Amino acid sequence: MGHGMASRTDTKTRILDAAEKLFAERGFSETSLRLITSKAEVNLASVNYHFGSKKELIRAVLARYLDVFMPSAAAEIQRLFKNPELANLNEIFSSLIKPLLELNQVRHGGTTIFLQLLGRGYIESQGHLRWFITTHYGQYLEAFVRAVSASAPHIPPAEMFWRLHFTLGTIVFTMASADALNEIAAADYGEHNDTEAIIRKVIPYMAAGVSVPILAKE
Amino acid sequence: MGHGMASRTDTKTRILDAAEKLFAERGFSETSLRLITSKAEVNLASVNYHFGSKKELIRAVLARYLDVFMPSAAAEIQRLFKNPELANLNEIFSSLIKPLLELNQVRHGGTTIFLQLLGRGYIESQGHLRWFITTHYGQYLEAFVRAVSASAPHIPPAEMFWRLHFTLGTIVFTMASADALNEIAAADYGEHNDTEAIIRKVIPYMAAGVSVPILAKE
DNA sequence: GTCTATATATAGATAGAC
DNA sequence: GTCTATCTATATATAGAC
Repeated sequence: MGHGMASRTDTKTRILDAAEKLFAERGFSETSLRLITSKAEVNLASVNYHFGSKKELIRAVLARYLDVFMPSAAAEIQRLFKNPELANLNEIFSSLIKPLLELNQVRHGGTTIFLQLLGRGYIESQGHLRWFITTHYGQYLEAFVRAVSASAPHIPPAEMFWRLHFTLGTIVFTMASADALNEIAAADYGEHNDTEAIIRKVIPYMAAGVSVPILAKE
Repeated sequence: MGHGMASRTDTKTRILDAAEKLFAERGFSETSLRLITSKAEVNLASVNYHFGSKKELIRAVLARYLDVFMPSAAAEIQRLFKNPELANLNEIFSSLIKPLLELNQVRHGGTTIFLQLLGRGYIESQGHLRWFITTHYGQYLEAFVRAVSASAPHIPPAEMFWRLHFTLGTIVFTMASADALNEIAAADYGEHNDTEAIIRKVIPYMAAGVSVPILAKE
């Protein structure tokens, strides 16, 4: 940006890198600016200089992932629907695997961090992150909902609304607990799953749940 | 308790009643003792006198529900398996509806509060509530896992471990977001769902996901 | 058991020198 | 842009009178 030094990462980037890791692990309110700046090895005041407030830092952290993931996911969905035969739900959900795993190339552990941040954002913040996501990325979300609805036409829109939030809860909670669950699975069953393996386990579960026929009233 | 007055609820109970509501709505760390004691109309210092610390208050709030719910749920499961024919997954999950809704008789809105607290407990606290629950109520959890496994014998134990945690995530995230989701559903679809309606929506989703056959590797 | 007053810690944010 | 020092608010927790 006009200076000749590149021996150390940008302060702004250092803050984002440290913040996203801590936010994903501990949650937003449990992570202080002091902890972030000490991990990032930058001055406390620099957060306010670069981002204005903690709230805006949180949004910046999320935006850095959403700006990569959303267009990539939308492209995959679109590519899937170029094909004349209707995609099934497993295929639609599976088409998100590539965009999700690409986040691991953007940053180490990016996939897990992103999904954890998403979960924290929906649960922890009293609506302001939900608002931020739906207003800034609403077009992508709508396209995804349309694709899912088209491949499960027997589910009415209101029911689909609930089921898609069920899937959000499923994936987000799973990733938030992934480390703990992996430890237990290794100890009890000798299994060693990476993020991709867990995602591939959860997709059939979600696809089956979303498309299950609605029961007649008893 | 040796005094003749009963014109007003026990201070300890007033604290628990106010705390559980605020914890469920806002989360643990977003709820200060000052807010709790002012809603409960008791003195700030009384929390420490009666519970020792905020952390112990949180456990007391959860225990008051778990002590009612867990034995009741276990009895329902046992009753279901007295019947010779094998129960299906929908029946097993549905057998939890009665114990859950009974919590509404214990306290107004008890079912929602309990499920929200459970969700907050698993997501927000860094493992110490998870530990509290599994060590104090582990026998009930194991009985439930055995019942589910028996009715889905085509799912190996390691896979069932993952799927039951998927269901935990599904229900827990849904309830933690229930108020926000209900608002959206009301605005967008004119739906007004109470807690029971949401529970009845989520059960087929979870049952389908848990029992879906494992796909052959592609 | 309940109160006031306060100790103690930590949070986010900012002013102003460099 | 980065630093030190500090403001202001709020948190949990406790000491000690009643």
